[in-house]
Parts: sequence; C-alpha cells; structure tokens
Amino acid sequence: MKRRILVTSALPYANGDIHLGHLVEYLQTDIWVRFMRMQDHEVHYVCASDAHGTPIMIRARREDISPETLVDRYRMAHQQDFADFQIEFDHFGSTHSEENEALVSSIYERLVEGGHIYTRTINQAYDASEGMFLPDRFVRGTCPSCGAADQYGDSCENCGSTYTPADLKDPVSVLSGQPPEYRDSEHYFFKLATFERFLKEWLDESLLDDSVVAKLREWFDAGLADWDVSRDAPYFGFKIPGTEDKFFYVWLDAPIGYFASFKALCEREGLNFDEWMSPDTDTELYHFIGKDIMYFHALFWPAVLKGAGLRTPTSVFAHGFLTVNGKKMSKSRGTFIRARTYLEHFAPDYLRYYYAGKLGAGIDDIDLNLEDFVARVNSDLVGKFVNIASRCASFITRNHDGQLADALPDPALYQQFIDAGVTIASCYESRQFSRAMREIMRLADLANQYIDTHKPWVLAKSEDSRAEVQPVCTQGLNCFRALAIYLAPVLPEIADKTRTLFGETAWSWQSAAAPVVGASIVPFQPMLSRVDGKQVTALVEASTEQAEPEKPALELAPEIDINAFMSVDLRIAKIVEAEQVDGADKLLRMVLDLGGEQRQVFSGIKSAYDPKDLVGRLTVMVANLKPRKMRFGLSQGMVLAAGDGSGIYLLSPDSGATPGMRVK
RNA sequence: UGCGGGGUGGAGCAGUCUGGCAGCUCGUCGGGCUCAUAACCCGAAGGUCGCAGGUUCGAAUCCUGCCCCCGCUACCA
Repeated sequence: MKRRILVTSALPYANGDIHLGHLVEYLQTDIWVRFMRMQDHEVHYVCASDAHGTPIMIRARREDISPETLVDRYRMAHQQDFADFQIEFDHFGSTHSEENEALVSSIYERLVEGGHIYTRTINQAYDASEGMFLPDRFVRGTCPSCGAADQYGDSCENCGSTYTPADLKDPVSVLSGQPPEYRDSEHYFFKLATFERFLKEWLDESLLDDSVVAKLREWFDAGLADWDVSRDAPYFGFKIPGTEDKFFYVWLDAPIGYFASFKALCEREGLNFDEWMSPDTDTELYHFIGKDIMYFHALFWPAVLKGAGLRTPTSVFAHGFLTVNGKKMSKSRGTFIRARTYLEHFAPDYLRYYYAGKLGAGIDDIDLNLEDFVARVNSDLVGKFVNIASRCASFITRNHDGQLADALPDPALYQQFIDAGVTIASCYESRQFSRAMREIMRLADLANQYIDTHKPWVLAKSEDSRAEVQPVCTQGLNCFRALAIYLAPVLPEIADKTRTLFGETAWSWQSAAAPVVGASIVPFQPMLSRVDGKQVTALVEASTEQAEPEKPALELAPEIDINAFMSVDLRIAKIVEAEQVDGADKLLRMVLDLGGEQRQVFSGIKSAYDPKDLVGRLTVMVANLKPRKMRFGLSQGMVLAAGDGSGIYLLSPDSGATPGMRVK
C-alpha cells in the first residue's frame, strides 16, 4: 500500500552555522526519507529556518541590522550547506513568514475558543537600561545553593540545583551588566495539564522508542505544569492577536512552522493541505528531533494540536548528540567542525556513510572518532564496496566490449543478496541504520570472496577458460549493483554513478531483485577516492580557534589525587638567617626555623630580595624534599615562590601562623 | 539533587528485552593472491564484559549497592 508521509527535521535556529552535530539529524532524516521513497511511498520532507526569539533579536540589534536580514543571511547559508550534503528538502521555509503567521493565529484562536488559554500575572526580571524583560538565561549571578559564581538564572552548572533568577545572589543582566529589577507582567498560558490523559494515550500509540518513553515518563511523574506561551515586547516574533505588546513565544510558532512550510509546498505542488491536517487523516507525520527538545515535541506540541482540533504526529524520532573523539565538540580542540569546513575537505558521502554506520533508533549519543572515520571509510567504502566494481568492470570492458553475460552463473549467491534486502529494508525503516550497514558489508565480503574463488584473472589467461570470465564478472557487477541500491539512501552520489555504469535512469528498492544481464556497461570510472589521515588533520586545524590572547589557556601539570598532594609536606618556616653566597649569581643562603628544627636552604631569589629584608619573615617551605648537595653546600628543602619569568614573589602566611605548622 | 542513556580485546560497535561456548569491523602478527584505488582472500594472537555482592546447574544478560562518562532538569531556540 502506498503510504502518504510528511517528514520534518528540527528547524535550525538562524543564529549560527550548521555544524557536524546538526548533521546527525539532517542526514538521519534524509537517509530515511530517501529509503521510504525507494519503497514507492509518497514522502514529503520539509524544514524551515527558526527565526524568532530573544537571541536573534539581541544579535541583530548588536550588529545594527534588522532581525529579518540576520535570519535571511543564515537561511541562505543553511540551505547551501544542506544542498551540498545532498540533504534534499522539498521545501525549506521560515517561521517568519506570512503563511506561518496565519497558521499560528488560526491555531491560537482555536485554542482560545477551546478554553485552553488563560492569563496570569508573573513577576519577572527586567533590565531597565535595555528596556526589556530578561529570559532566565539572560540573568547570571552566584548560585544560592553552592555559591558558585557566574551561573545561569535557572540552574547551576556546578552543583546542578535549579531555582529562579530571583534566587540568585548578586544577579546581573548579561545585556547591560546591571542588576535586574523585578516587574509584573501579564502572560498567556496554555493549560497543558488538561491533556495529561490524551498525552499518555498518544505516547502509547505513537511507537516511540523505549528510551524516549522512559524519558517522557519523568515529566508526567513530576506533574504537568501549564506552559507560558507569551513574551513581552520587545521580542522578535508574532504579535498575539488582540494585544499590543505581547508576542508568541518562539516555541509555540516553531513547530507550527513545520506545517507552514508544508503548506507552501502544497500550494506549489497542488496537494490538499487540509486533508493532511485533519484529525482523521490517514496520512502519517514524523518529526526527527534531538533528545534535548523532546518535551516540546512530545508534550506541548501534540497537546497544542489536539487542543486546536488538528491531527497529531504519528511519531517523534529522537536521536542523541554527537561527540567527537569521545568528547563534546570543542572549538579549542578543533572538533567544533562546521558543515562548510567539512565540505572544504571531504565529500559528503563519507560522513553520510560514517553516521549511518553509527546510528540506531535510540537516543544514545554517537561518537565521531576521526581515526575510525578514516579507517571505516577506506576499508568499507573503497576497499570492500567500490572495489567489487573496480575489479570486475575492467574485464568486461577490456575483453568483452562492455557486454554483460546473458545470465548469472551463481543465482543462489544472488538470491542471498535479494533475501538480505528484506532484512536491510526493515532495518532502514526502523532507523537501525548501523545494522543495515553491517548487513550490507557482510554481503560485500561475500562478493569479494566469490571473485577470489573464481579468479577471473586466472581464467582470462587460458583459452579453455576465457569464456568463464564474462559470467563471473557479470555476477560480481550485479552483486555490486545490488549493494549500491541498498546503499542508495546513504550514498546518493555513488548511486548516480552506478546507474550511469549500467545505463539505468532510476531505481526503486525492488530494482535489486532483477539483475542486469545481457546489457552493456560504460567504462568504469573511479567512484570514490581513499581518505588520507592528513586531510583529517587539516580539517581539525581549520576548525581550531586560537584561544583569546587575553585569556591564554592554563597549561596545568597532569592531574594528581589528594594522596599525591599530601605526600608533599609543606611547613611554615621562619627565616632566621639570610645572606649572599660568594660566587653565586642567583642564590641566597637561608636558615629556616621549623619550630625547633633548623634547615639550611639555598634558593634562587637573589634577583628579587635583599637578604636583610628577609630575616624574620615567615614563609612556606617543602620540608620533606630530599636534601641536595649544591656547589655551595647542602640544601635541605625549598622555599615556595610564585613567578613567571618576570619576577619572583615569595609566599607568606597570614598572621597567626607559627613555624612548623603544616600547610594543606 | 532528581531523572534518562551509556561503560564489552588497542579503536569503533553488536549481543542484554527472552540467562546457555563472548561476536563483528578496523588495527596488529603470519600466510596467500596480483583482477582491483597498497585494494582482495585464508589463518592467528588479543577480552577479569566498569567495580562489589546476590539469584541460578549456568550471568555480559536477572536483582542490590557503588564508581565513572554523556545528556536533560519546564518563561535558553
């Protein structure tokens, strides 16, 4: 049965470049969409720029341009990045569009009519010098719980406690640096709690991954709170109908932007938009998102749709985040890699394949290990897969004038490829791409083994067996073609080249079941070149941002544990003698009193201290340092001083400390 | 803090739901081949399955406690 399916990826915020983390989602979605199309379903894939919200407004103000200009700039850049990664949207709109404003208004009015919206006055941080209310994240201060400085207004990164901006000690606005005031403001709320039963039913029906359901259960357990859907002016967004200074919160209009983008597509292609929006529609709707925005998509969004009398999502597919070399992406490590930077060094197919090889259906994070990336791409794609065509095609072209044999010599082997196609398809559909890739590479091994067993290069040498070369290579090439079909959702460019090789124009999934025999192929052209580790190094270098000059990174000695530290016995010492040393350029000789015991210590501080100023001073010494015989005598310890080459600064304890006290 | 996810040879991952010889790819080592982009084929070495305890004839898998990593924690998009 031909299914009708609408697919979305999360809307990229038009305030920054697309990076490899974003691409996990767009590539996952694009692969799934391409696969479903090969199953001959009707699939529409839409996306849009997420244009609204405080950060965009602030940034535009800083750059002295309109928010629209800022959004357009990123929108163009994003679309180019997606196109170059062969992510093919049917429509890429913007949430700041007329069609979205109309849809948002109409949905909002339905919510009001349904009694799902009410107003309440809340007290909120306000920056008087900037003339605006402050989102929680725009207030920073000292954590009321653990005392950590410079924490966000909603939670502490140090101790993890959560609170409101009003709880912060010494709060300041990140915009002006001034302490915020607190002002009352009327806000519009959506009654989420009303939808609790509906949401639970929806969760049961919508075939979410177990790990997603487990995460969502948390919010039910905590109790559903009503959702604040308004923001005060100034705000870059849509004005709430009937108000002068209230705007819709960006998270209300963003998911509606999915539909607005689709509506634009419907108008372009003559589809019946209303039919897709109807609550009793038989069309399907899937949202691919990151696990961080699950509650917007799996709680607020279905509830809003239900409240407005519209269809709800068939399912929401959440994925994990990307780490690079096992760690969060980092600008200083060069692992914060922008899509554009990647494209300047590599073809998109490599990353498409690598991600596919890692992606499962759950919300596990996936790791881009750059060494593994090189090994995997070279071994799987070049060594195993493309190599099959490369080693067979030359015989057909050279010895048989490009003509394939009329039948496969080993139909049983080919049948294995056809059978595996069923398994692979079900892996794709359930988004277990890594399983699909494993299965495909297992088949590639079979094909290489087949060629190795039949040895066309040996057959070609003798008159008696020369006739067998053509069928053996025809078999090999058809195995390759089947794999190219199975990989087509992941590797669209290789798929194109393979169709060209066989003189074909289009494939569906079923094309693999019918081998190409008796036809001719065009001369083989290399489809993919190997990756060099040096290219990865260059990519990382191009992505590395120099540390700010005024804030050089601290280069610390390797981390130690408390025991290692405690093995250093630091003591307060009184300097009882200090004198120049004859013949020494830098050293002073001191005698230190440890409260009963005296030690002779030589120290390289002559350039900074006059001996007579030191006598009588308290300082800190390493008391258990192994004595060292120096040219001028035995040094029985070491005094502590700070220095970076430009000066020397001896440590002193606060008053009250006495010689012999341990420092720890 | 609470919650979710994770910890399996050197690297990246399956296997855990439903207990039954610890598996795949890469890398390493040895051999073969020379059609193919130093690719391909055959073989070998390499693992206390995070730690501790429990259940069981039997635990990577089930239960309890702990450690470590990642993420989220509702007016940040």
